[in-house]
Order: sequence, then structure tokens, then C-alpha cells
Amino acid sequence: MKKSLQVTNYRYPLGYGTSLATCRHSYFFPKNPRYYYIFLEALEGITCLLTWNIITGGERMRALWRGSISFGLVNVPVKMYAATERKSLSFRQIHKTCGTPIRYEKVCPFCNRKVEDDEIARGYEYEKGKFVVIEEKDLESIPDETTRTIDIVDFVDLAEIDPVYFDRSYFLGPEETGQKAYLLLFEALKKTGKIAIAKVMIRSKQHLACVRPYGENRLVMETMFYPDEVRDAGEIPISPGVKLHENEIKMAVQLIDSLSADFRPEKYTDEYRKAMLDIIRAKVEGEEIKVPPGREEKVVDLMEALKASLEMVEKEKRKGPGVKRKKAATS
Amino acid sequence: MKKSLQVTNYRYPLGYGTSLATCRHSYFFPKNPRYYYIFLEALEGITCLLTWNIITGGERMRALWRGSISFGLVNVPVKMYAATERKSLSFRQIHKTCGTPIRYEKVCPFCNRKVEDDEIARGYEYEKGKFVVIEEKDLESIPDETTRTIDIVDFVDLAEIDPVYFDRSYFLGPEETGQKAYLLLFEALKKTGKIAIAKVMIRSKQHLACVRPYGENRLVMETMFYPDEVRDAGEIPISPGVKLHENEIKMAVQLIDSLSADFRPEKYTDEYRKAMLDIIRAKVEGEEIKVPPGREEKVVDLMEALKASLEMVEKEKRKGPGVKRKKAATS
DNA sequence: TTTATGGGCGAAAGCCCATAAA
Repeated sequence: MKKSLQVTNYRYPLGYGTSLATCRHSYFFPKNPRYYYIFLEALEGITCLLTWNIITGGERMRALWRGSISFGLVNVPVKMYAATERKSLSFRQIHKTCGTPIRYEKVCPFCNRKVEDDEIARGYEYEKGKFVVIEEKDLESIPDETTRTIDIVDFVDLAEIDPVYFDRSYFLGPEETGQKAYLLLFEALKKTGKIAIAKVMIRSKQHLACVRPYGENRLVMETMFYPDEVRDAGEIPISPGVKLHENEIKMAVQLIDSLSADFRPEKYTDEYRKAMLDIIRAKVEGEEIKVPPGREEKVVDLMEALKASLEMVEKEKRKGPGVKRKKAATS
Repeated sequence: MKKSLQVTNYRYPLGYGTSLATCRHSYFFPKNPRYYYIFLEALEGITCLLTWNIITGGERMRALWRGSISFGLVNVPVKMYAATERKSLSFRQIHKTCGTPIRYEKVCPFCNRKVEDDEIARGYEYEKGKFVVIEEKDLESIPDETTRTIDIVDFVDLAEIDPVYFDRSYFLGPEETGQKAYLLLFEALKKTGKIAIAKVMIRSKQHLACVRPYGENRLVMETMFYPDEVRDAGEIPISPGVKLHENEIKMAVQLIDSLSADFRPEKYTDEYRKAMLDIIRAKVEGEEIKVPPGREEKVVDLMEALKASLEMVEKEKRKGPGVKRKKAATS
């Protein structure tokens, strides 16, 4: 049975987190009560939920992995933090008639009944429709040389790596004992202009990764795709015999130049996300939703379009600073 | 009742895919039978499952979006292809007692029964435990200026964009009618050394993205995180007062130089994935699984470690050519 | 709690749910 949490009272922050005075209902009991002992003592045997953000007290970013960078024979103990967080809206599936969120039930189509987790094994499909059951202990025999280490294997230039290789980004923070080695790696990378290529195991998956300096004194790690995970662009069909006129290229280059700017990411916002939120808010408050008009079609001839684009950009520039460039076709 | 598929026979490849001669059991019927007509005709009314990879036959990359790049008033119609594919091993959940793959059934915990798809709506959780139902038509009122267009807003230098911004990569291929404009954009980007920053809607999500030249004559698009989705590395705790010795930096730089190489991605392979596959293969063939030994511990003192590392690298280099490491590269 | 991963789903890609880890 699920019960809800009641936190009535905070007390002195102490060490890692904040202790609580009272807590009435039970919910879940952590396997590793490392951060909970004060609380548990205070409650003398009452099993309690502590929500993690209360436990970690104020700490906005939580380490999701700990280990160390291995750089030659130098070891740099680090914590890993997610560098990005998706803000896209997510929805639940709702049962129309009663408004309840849908749940998934695991069923066996052969036995035609619900199946509990302890009746389930992991199977690898080695041949269409044929599965071998793989147990945890089978995989234990794999040499885990890189467990808990970010193993640097090479140093290369960042510009050499095509962005298609980049997967996820993580900030690395130094552990207390590794502050100096961390800074040393940062400074040395900065000085040489190199980035480190590394191998790292994160939760039973081996990643190719790179470690590079970020900002004033931080390190960031990108996990990377293996080369066989990057597809060959050559497979995309393209006509070989297309010729361009000198003049077309010249105009296109001119157009690019006139639209060149510095990369200032704060300029770009997710307008669709905002619009969705507005609609949702309106719906929650029972308002009407207005429908705006559509947009016009675009010019088609290449040279005409290039000329018209250039003229448009020029005209807008003449309007002077402070004017934001508008969409071409809407007008 | 669910039935399985039996494909007994392939026939002449024809147009988009490959048609099949016979198929005995029914399974699911696609809403859009565009690619199925030959097959369906051949079977005269028998409803059949065609797994997609059979249908698409030899075509390895399938376009997952079509639209056009809008560059000033120039329009470049393109198809979009995933540039990467994860090769990590995946497993199915298997019912232990009968070996059947598990399926999910959508249930309503309140009504306590199975729920069909047409009884399900999308709900946004605007407050803990409270949902507003959002219908497709609610979102239609959002101005979809960028629908089906990759709307170029700026041109910037690739080097200005920190890799943490990159999310997913997609190759763009020209539509038949847009070969010339496609090549023009490619050439102009190549010539100016710029990349295009764009906005694009993909499946009711607006993305920030960049378009850049790739290889000989292809364009690639990376979707990007919005700035508010990139966290502030400054939040990572770090000790301010750490000092490094000149000598330590010198040695670390030397170590990096001696481990510098060109980025040759084909050097790196997923050994863990391979090891897993070996074990699976062994299991399929009924072999024994061997357990290899562990590895040694590492040196701890920073200066000692740097020295020892340099010596180690030097020694390996003296072993002569054929060794993986390359000489320290330029600047 | 958040975050990542695993896994199923109407093809796929990405969305969704559930669970594990920290």
C-alpha cells in the first residue's frame, strides 16, 4: 500500500543533508541508508520516506556516476553530472472515461495471463523468433577493466571530430581528494588545445568518450558513437551531374555573409513549447483558444529567389539596428 | 487472437520494395497501405503482416521526415535520415516458463480493466496528480510557421558552438526537384566556412538545429539543445584555492603531447559489446564460459605518476614502429 | 527525488511506462 509523506518540520542542516524532526507515514526504505542515519535514529525504528531533494538539501545537480579519470598513471577521482536536461513537455496517457493515467501490465500472449517480474528473464534474439536466456552471472565473466574509470587512450584536436560523433554531455566535477589532479588535467588540456579520447563504463555499457576543458576550470565529457554507429552519408541518393553557375554561388555566398552573426544561444527559444504551455494554461482555466491565420507560399526560381533574398536583407539592414530580422514569406 | 507470420518465399524486387508470394497468417494491417498494394493484390483479400525490413528490401536508410530548407527566399526540398544508429545489444523480456516474449497491455488501475487505444487521451500533468486532456485540435491553433521547413535564421562558425549543444544528427538528402539548390547551399557553406542555424518542427516538437556541409557533397543537420536546457557548469562544486606547480603543468603537457594522435575513429571498438556477443554465441552453442583475471592497482602521488607515465610512454615508443601511438602532432 | 536505462509499441523513431541507481 502506498502512503503519502508528511514532513512537518525541518531541523539543523547536518553534514551531507538536512535532518527532519518528524515523519508520519512509511513509503520506501533505501537499501543503502548512508545518508539517513540521523533521521532514522531520531525516529527510532519508524520506516520513513525522505524525498531526495530534502536529503541532499539544496544541491541542484546530483552526481549520477562516480569514478576516476585515468591519465597515464595519474588518477583523477571525479563525479559526473548531466550537462543537459530536456525541457520538452511530456504527456501521460489518460483513460478518457475516468481520467486515470494508464499503466502497463506485462502479459504472456502464450499463457494468456498477467506475468510477474520474477517470472521474467532477459532473452537475446540470436535468430528470428529464437531467444537465449542471458542471466546476470553470464555477463559477470566479462573483463571489466574500465569499471569506474574514464580511461584516456589518446589526445586529439577537437576540430578533428565531426559533431555527428557526439552523443550525451556530462560535466565532471572533482572529488575532494582529486582537486589538484583535476585542475592539472584542465590546465594541461587548455594549454595544449587538445581533448582526451577515453573509454568509460557507465552502468554496464562501454562508451567511447572525450574529455575537454569547459569554461573557466571545469571538465566536460561527451559520450560518443562508435564509428560503426555512424552511418555512411554516401548511401543517400544524390544526382551526380548537377552544375552550378559561378554567379549563383557568388550570390549565395553573399547572402550567407549578410546573414552571418555570432552564435548567441540565448537568442533562440522554444516558441512552440511556450505556445503549448499557453494553450494548456488556457484550458486549465477554461478559456477559449484562438486560431491564427496561415502563411503564404514561397518564390521558386533559384536566381530570382537569391536576388530577392539579398534585397530583402539589405532593406532590413537599412532600417537600422534594433530591428529584428523577420520571416521572409510571412510578411 | 494473435497469429504468427510465415513468409515462405520472396519474389522479384519491384519498385519500392520486394513483393512476397505467400503469407499464411494475419497480424496487423497498416493504416497507410502505400507500400503494400502488390502484396495485397497477390493475396487477394488476405490481411497480412509484412515486417518493415522485408518490405523495404534493400533500402538501408529510410527518410524519416520530408520538408524543405528555407534559406532567404530559396527553398531546398530535402529528406531527412538518421545519421547514427545505436548498436548496443538489446534484450527481450521472456516468460521463463514458456519462453514467450512478454507484451504490454494498457490497463486502467481505476476501472481495473484492459483499455483500448481509442479510449486513451493525452493528458498534461499541470499539478501533481491533476491532468488536462489535450487533443490534437487544441494544438492545431499554434502558429506552425516552421512546419515542414528547416528555417535558417543565422549563419555562424562551427567552432563557436560548444558540443554540449548538439543533440541528434540527421543527414539531409535532396529531393529530386531540389538537387541544384541543395548543391548550391552545400557549396556556399563550404566556401564561407559557415554553418546555418535553423528552426525546424519535427513531429510536433520545435527544434533548434544547425545545418552544415558533410563529406563531399552532403548536408547534415544536428538538432540542438536550447540554452535553458544546458546547465550551468558553475554549479559544480570545486575548491577555489588549488595551486599548481610550473613543473607539474610542464610534465602533464609533455605527457599529452606524447599521447597525441590524429582522430581515427575506426581505432575504437566496443569491446564490451563484443564480449557480450561472444558469451551469447557460446551459450547458444552450449560452450563453457571462461573467467579472465583482474588488473593491477595504480600509483597515487601526482609527480611520481606523471614521471612514471612519461617513462612508460617513452618505453613503448622505443619498441619501434607498428605501435599504435603516433608522434606528437602540430602545435 | 531525478536521471538513465530497458523494453514494448502499429513499420521507425521516439514516446511511453516501469524500474534501478544515486
